[in-house]
Amino acid sequence: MAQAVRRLVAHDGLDAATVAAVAREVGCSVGLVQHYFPSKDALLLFAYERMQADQLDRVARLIAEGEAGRQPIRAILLRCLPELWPLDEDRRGEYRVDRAFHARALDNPTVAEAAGRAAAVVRGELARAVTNGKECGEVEADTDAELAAAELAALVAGLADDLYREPDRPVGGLPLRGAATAILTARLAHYFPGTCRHYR
Amino acid sequence: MAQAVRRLVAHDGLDAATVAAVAREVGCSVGLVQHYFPSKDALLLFAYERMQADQLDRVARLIAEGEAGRQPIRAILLRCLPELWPLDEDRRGEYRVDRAFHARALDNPTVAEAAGRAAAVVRGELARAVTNGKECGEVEADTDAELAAAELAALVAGLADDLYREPDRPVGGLPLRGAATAILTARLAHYFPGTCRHYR
DNA sequence: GGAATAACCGTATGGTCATATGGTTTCGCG
DNA sequence: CGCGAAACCATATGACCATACGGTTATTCC
Repeated sequence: MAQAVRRLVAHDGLDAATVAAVAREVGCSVGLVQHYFPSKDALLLFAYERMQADQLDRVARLIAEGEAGRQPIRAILLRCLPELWPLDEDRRGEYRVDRAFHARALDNPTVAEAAGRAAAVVRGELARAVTNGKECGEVEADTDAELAAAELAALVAGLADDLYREPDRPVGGLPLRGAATAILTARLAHYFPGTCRHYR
Repeated sequence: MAQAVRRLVAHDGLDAATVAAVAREVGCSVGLVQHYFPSKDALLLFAYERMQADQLDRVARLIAEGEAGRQPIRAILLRCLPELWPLDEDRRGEYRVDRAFHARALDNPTVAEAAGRAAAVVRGELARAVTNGKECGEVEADTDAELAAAELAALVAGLADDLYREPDRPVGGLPLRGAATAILTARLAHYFPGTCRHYR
C-alpha cells in the first residue's frame, strides 16, 4: 500500500492519493486499506517515512561501499549526494513525493518531524565526514563541521529544486545536470582538497 | 482577495483556501469571488503571482538603495538575499505560501511556470552582479557568472528550508539564523573578495 | 473439526467543495 | 430621470471524499 501511495503521489500529487484511489491501485477494497491503517493520515505518513528510509538506505549502502573500497571522503560524498537529486525518472518521482510531503509538513507537525529527521540524518552524515576529514588532516582544522554540513546540505537541496525544473537548461555551457555536479565538486574540493589522499 | 488567499494559505495551507473561506475572509459573498475570477485556480494563481511580485519588488528596491548608496556588490547581495529567508513572521508566512505553491507546481504547469520565472529572476540578478563584478575587476575573470549564480541561488533556497524548520538550532555555536548569514557571507566573500572596493 | 482471529468486501453516511444559476442593488452617465 | 453595466448576493447542484458499519471468507491453532 505504501508503494501504491508513492506511485499515486509521484504521478498525480498528494490530492490524488485518496483512500479509494489507493485501494484501486493496490487492487483491493477500501475496507482493506482501513483494516491496516487507522486513518488516511497514518497511511500517508507511513508511506512517506518508508520512502525516506529507502532513500537513506541507498545512501548508507553507497557510503559503506565507498568505505569498503577505501575511497577518499570527497569521492564518497560526490557519489552519495547526487543520489538525492532528481536525475532519472525514479528519482524524479521521489522528488515529487518529497516536495508534496514538504508542503504537507507546513500544516502537519507529524510530517514535519519526519521531514526534519531525514534532513538531520543527511546533515549528520555530512558532519561526520568533515569530522573524519579533520582527524586525518584532510580537512583544515578550523573548519566547523556543523557549519560545513549545513552549507553542503543546503546546496544539495537547493540544486535539487532547479534540477527538477530544468535539468537541461544550459548553465555556463553545461546542461544543469553537469553544472550541478561541477558546483558540488568544486565545493567538496574546497572542504576536502585531497592533498593528503587519506581514506576514510 | 489576493491578500485574503495569502493570509489563508500562510495560516492554514492551500487546502484551507476554499472559495467560501476566501469570501468569508474578504467579508463578501462567494458570488463576488466568482464575479472577479473565472475559477478557483485562476484566483490562486493570481494571488501567488502577486506575492512573488511583491517579494521581487522589495528585493529590487533594496538593490536600488544599495546602488544609490554606492555600496559594494557584496554588501548589496548580503542585504538582498536574506530578504528571501523566513526570518520574521511575515516572511515565514511568505515562505509557507511559496512552499505550498511549489508543491502545487508539481501538478500544475501554469503554477510551475510562475515559480520558474521567479527563480529565474533571482538567478538573473545574481548573474548580473557577478558580471558587473568582473567588469570592475572585483570578481576573478575566469568565474562563470551563470554557474556562480546557480550556486548562490541554490544555497539561499536550501538554507531557507532549514531556517524555516529550526531557526534557532545551534550550528557551530551560533543559532542557525546567524550561521546561515555566516555561510552566505563566506560564500559571497569568495566570489566578491572586496579587494578593490569597487562600487557597483 | 471448530472456533477464534485476521483478511477482506460493498455500501451507506455525512460532510465539503467548486461551480452554476437567477436573481437584486449600486452607480455612472447621457 | 432612466437605463445599462457593474457589483454583489443566496442558494442549488452534482461530485467527491473519509470514515463507519455490517457483513463474508480465509487462516491459524488447539
